[in-house]
Order: sequence, then structure tokens, then C-alpha cells
Amino acid sequence: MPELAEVEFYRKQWNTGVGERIEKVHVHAQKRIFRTTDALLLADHLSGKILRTSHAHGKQMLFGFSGGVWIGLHLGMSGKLFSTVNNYRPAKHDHLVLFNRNTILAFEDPRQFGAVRLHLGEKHPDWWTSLPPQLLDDNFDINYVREALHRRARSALKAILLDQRFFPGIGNWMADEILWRAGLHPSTRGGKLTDTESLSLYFFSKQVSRDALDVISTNWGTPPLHWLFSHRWKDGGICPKSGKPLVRETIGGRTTCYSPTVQPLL
DNA sequence: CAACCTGTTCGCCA
DNA sequence: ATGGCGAACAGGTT
Repeated sequence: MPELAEVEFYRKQWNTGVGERIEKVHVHAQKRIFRTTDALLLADHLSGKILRTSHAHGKQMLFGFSGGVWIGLHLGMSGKLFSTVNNYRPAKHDHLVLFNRNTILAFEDPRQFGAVRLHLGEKHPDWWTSLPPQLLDDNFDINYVREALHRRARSALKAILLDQRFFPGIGNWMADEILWRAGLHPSTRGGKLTDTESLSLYFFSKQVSRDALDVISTNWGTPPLHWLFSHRWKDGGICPKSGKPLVRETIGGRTTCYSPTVQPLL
């Protein structure tokens, strides 16, 4: 599930553990989320540490612990973070569970496309500090979007929006929502956009990010019916703008939903 | 049973 | 050399 706002929602689920000492660590060391990390080493470093900080950046998360221990998490396709009572018995897909005095913090991920990494040091890891600007940063401006469109001039807009090097946090549903609001066909090549259309892509990228965070990141509310989101997975879904049927096809390697009359191909 | 999935990376090919 | 595309990853859901 997780895109920008869902990642932020899950990040907060571990807030109950801030300031708490980790008394025990449970890992499924052989699982794929540990493919780039030694799970037992990670568990060893986390034991006895105190969770201090957490951040989300696009789909990436970073948790900072006492003693210069950092954990990077990516939720992949099916990852979730949650917190519950301390006598919880870890389930089949709870691959990383931190036990505090009264609560536990868990990372569950059935499909294991997510990832965990360990960093030791006083500063944030390099991979974190070198991430591209967040969509709601001032640095993510119209010139930045124009540059992205220029660099991927021959790619479909859908593929460009999904490129985490340029649009960190955008996933499948947000990309479709942005293009629909901007009135741009997902197959349009990046290099074809006029200045006005580039501005529209920029504007709605920020707007959809804000809207998604407003609705999802705190209480995981239901998105309103006037968003494409509410119609895009239903067979026979109707476009809330045109009243005509939505279309689904594979664009940029992903199932894409759009409204042909609202989003003409350039 | 088969198809599909809110993500990323790899190898192949142009 | 770059860049796009399909496959692969692994399990759940429809």
C-alpha cells in the first residue's frame, strides 16, 4: 500500500516507542527484508537502545536510536508498522519486532518487498542525506519539475512520476491522481509538455501530496468521492469530472487509470 | 484456479 | 552508454 502519506501514517505508529528502552528484539533473520543487512547484527545493536527520532522522506523512513544506531525502513508493497501491547506474540509476517517495557513496535511484511538497513554513526547515513527534495519542500519547484521532464523527455509521464529519483513518495495511485487533476494523458512524453502543462504537473503534484497527507497520514480517512482515487479500481468506474467511463491500461509498466476525455493524448 | 496487486531491481535489448 | 521494457521477487486477495 504505502506511498507518501501511508508511509507517514506508518511512521507515526512507532511514536509510542519514542523514549522507550528496547528490552528484546525479535527477527525473522532469513526473510528477504534483511537481504542487504545482517539481521542478527542489527538485533544485537538495537538491544538496550532507546528510540529517539523518526523521519519519513518519500517512501523511506529513518529511525534514530541512542548510541548512534540508525534503522532505515522501506515498506515495499505490503509492509506495515504497528504498535501494540507488550505480551503480543509475533505473527508469521512480523519480521522485526522491538519489545519495550509496555509496548512493542513491529514491522510486518507478507510479500517481503520491503527492506531494513542498519547504520552506525553519529550522523545520518549518506543514503539518507542524499535523497532528492521532498515534494512539499521549497526546493521542489517548477524548475525542478522542468528539469525532470527534460531529463526524461522520451518517457511517459506516468513513468516519470513513479521515478523516485525525481518524485520521491509518488506511487501508483498518486501518479494517476496527479495526471487526472492536471488533465494530462499518462502516455504523454515528458518532452512534449508546454510551460503551462509543466506548471500544472508541478502544481497538482504538490496538491495531491498535501491532500493525501491531510486525509491519510493522521487517521487514515477515506478519500473524498471527487478524487479519482475513489473510482479507479472499480470495474466500470465513472470519471467524477466527465461522467464517462474510466479506462485502465498498462502504462509505464503499471496498471494505470485515466479519463480519456479529461486527459487527451498530446 | 488464474489473475491481479499503492514497489523496486535486474538483465536484455534498442 | 542510456534508457525502456518485462520478469522476478512472495504471498494475499478476488
